[in-house]
This record gives sequence, structure tokens and C-alpha cells, in this order.
Amino acid sequence: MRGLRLTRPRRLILEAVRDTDVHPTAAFVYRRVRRRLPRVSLATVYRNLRVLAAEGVLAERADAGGLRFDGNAEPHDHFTCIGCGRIHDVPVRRGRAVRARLAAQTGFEVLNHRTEYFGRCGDCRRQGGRPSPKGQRRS
Amino acid sequence: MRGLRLTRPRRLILEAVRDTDVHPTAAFVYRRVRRRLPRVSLATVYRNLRVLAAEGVLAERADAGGLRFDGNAEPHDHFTCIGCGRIHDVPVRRGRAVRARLAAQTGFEVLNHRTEYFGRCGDCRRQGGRPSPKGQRRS
DNA sequence: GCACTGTTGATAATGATTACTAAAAACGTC
DNA sequence: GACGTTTTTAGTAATCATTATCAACAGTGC
Ligand SMILES: [Mn+2]
Ligand SMILES: [Mn+2]
Ligand SMILES: [Zn+2]
Ligand SMILES: [Zn+2]
Repeated sequence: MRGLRLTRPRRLILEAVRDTDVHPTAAFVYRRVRRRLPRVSLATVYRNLRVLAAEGVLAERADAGGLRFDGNAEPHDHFTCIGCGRIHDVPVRRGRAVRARLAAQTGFEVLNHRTEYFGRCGDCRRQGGRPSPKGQRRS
Repeated sequence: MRGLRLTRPRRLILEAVRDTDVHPTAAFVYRRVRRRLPRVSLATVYRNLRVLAAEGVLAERADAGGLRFDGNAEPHDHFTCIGCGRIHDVPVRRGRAVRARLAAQTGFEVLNHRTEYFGRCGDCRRQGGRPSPKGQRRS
């Protein structure tokens, strides 16, 4: 957070992302911020989400459905439920070893890696049946 | 490939994806196919890329820069070079064990997973210096 | 107050993808 | 190989997400 002013719109945008665990889209954040700051502009939301991500205060991630933001800026992986579409945080696996192995095999300098899991969450398993693509709200 | 006609546009689109290792975008495939079928429509390219991906003949993947297609439909992971932007195939790691562990920890039914690596490829390391975001062609 | 700088809201512009539709191609049947 | 039916295509319009532009505004220091 080195030298970045915390204006009201900016602060509310940051709070909106941190106050949810849905890994929201810009549109979702926009809707939330508008409750408290009705005149905020969608461009302001996009602009500040990018600024905050560049500062490392937020994380930015792209999935099949577009841009999303993550209030948890610590390294972690994600599990996406194909039933309800929710994205859960999961602990990152043994990082070093995995990267070192790939580097040895390929000659690449491996600086980072990220794993995405897919399947059905506890709720969706309990509700039984085959993976019904219900939910899938885009948030 | 159950019941899917192989028309000329469709065949050329499939070949275009298979004949490159750049994990092309739809626009890239469009440019390639046009060399042999100048009147092909961009919509036809998109439509058939999706059809072929649904059939499992191609793989579809989304990264930070949008939609890409992969002629290699077998399970594998990817390494993205932050220097030149190229995406390399890498072998998938011990799949079963990783999924089983996460399932045990969380209660999720883990059906699939995918790891993305980031770093600098051999070429870019040799050309030394800090990761200069040259290349980065969107293909 | 006044210049300076960074931020905002409003809106236009861009770019990627999808939807629509009339015409053409492929198919199955005779 | 003509014929009715189904699928696919080319061309284009429409949609959607994101980015760019810019005049007005707000904070800061003098
Ligand atoms: Mn997360
Ligand atoms: Mn690949
Ligand atoms: Zn679920
Ligand atoms: Zn490289």
C-alpha cells in the first residue's frame, strides 16, 4: 500500500471485495459499492480494482467466465464446483518441490504456479444426482 | 467424434489448430484458415472451434488474455513464459494422489485439476536480462 | 486564493464473442 | 440425379466486458 490515496470510492471498492468470498466480478463489486455510494461509476470500479491489484492488495484472476478479483492476496489455490459454480480457496500444495522438478526437466525458470481444481462441493454432493449445472451465477 | 460431419471448413479449422503449437486464439485460426478458404467467416471459425471442443477433439482453455484452443486434447499442463508469452505443454503431475488428498481434506469430490506454471523459457533466459515483456504476441 | 496533481463520473470507443438469417451444401430416398 | 429434409455456412448485426477519454472535482502545499 505504498503511496496510494484511500479515497472513499477506493476504500469502498476494497471493502466490497474483502467482505465477500465469492471471488467477485467487477459488475458484482459495482452493485455492492453502489449501495453505499450510488453515484459511483463502473469505470471507477474497474480502474480501482486494477490499481488495488497492482498494489498487491487484491489478487486478480481470469477464469473461463472472465475477470475476477480476490480479497485474499496470499498465495492459495482454488476449487471450482461444477454444480453451483462457487469458487473455494484451498491451501497451496508443496510449492518449491513442484517448481524445482519442472525446472530440472525442462530448463525453464519456474517462478510461479497455480492449480485449479474442479468437482462438486459438499453441498452439491449432498443434494445428490448428477452434476446439475444449476446455480452458476456469475456474481 | 461421434456423428459429426467433417465439412471442408470444419476440417481446415481442425487442421489449423493441430498444425501449430501456439495454443491459438480464434482470430489466429481464422487467419490461417483463410489462406486456404478465403471466404470462410469468422463466425464459422468460432462456431466450429466450440463444436470441436465439445466433441473432445480439441481442448478449450481460458487464460488472462481470453479464449484459446489446443490441438492436444490429452491431459497436460502448461507453462507460460512471461518473457515471450509462449505457452508450452508440460506433462501432468501425479494426478490421482493430488486429487485424493484434497478430497480427504475438504470433502469435495475432485474430478479434475490443472496446473499453470509461469516463468521464463530457455530462450528468454539465454537472452538474459530481466523479463522484458517483448513478444507477448496474442497469436 | 492559486497552481499542481491525482481522482472521479459520465460516456464513448474498442474488442471479443455470440446471435441471426437467407443461401448453400450435404444427406437420404427414390 | 431430381427432391424434400436437415445441417452448415457466410455475412452481418447485436451483445457484452473492458478500456479510453476528458471535463469537473478534491486534496495539498504555498
Ligand atoms: Mn481465492
Ligand atoms: Mn497444450
Ligand atoms: Zn457446489
Ligand atoms: Zn520465453
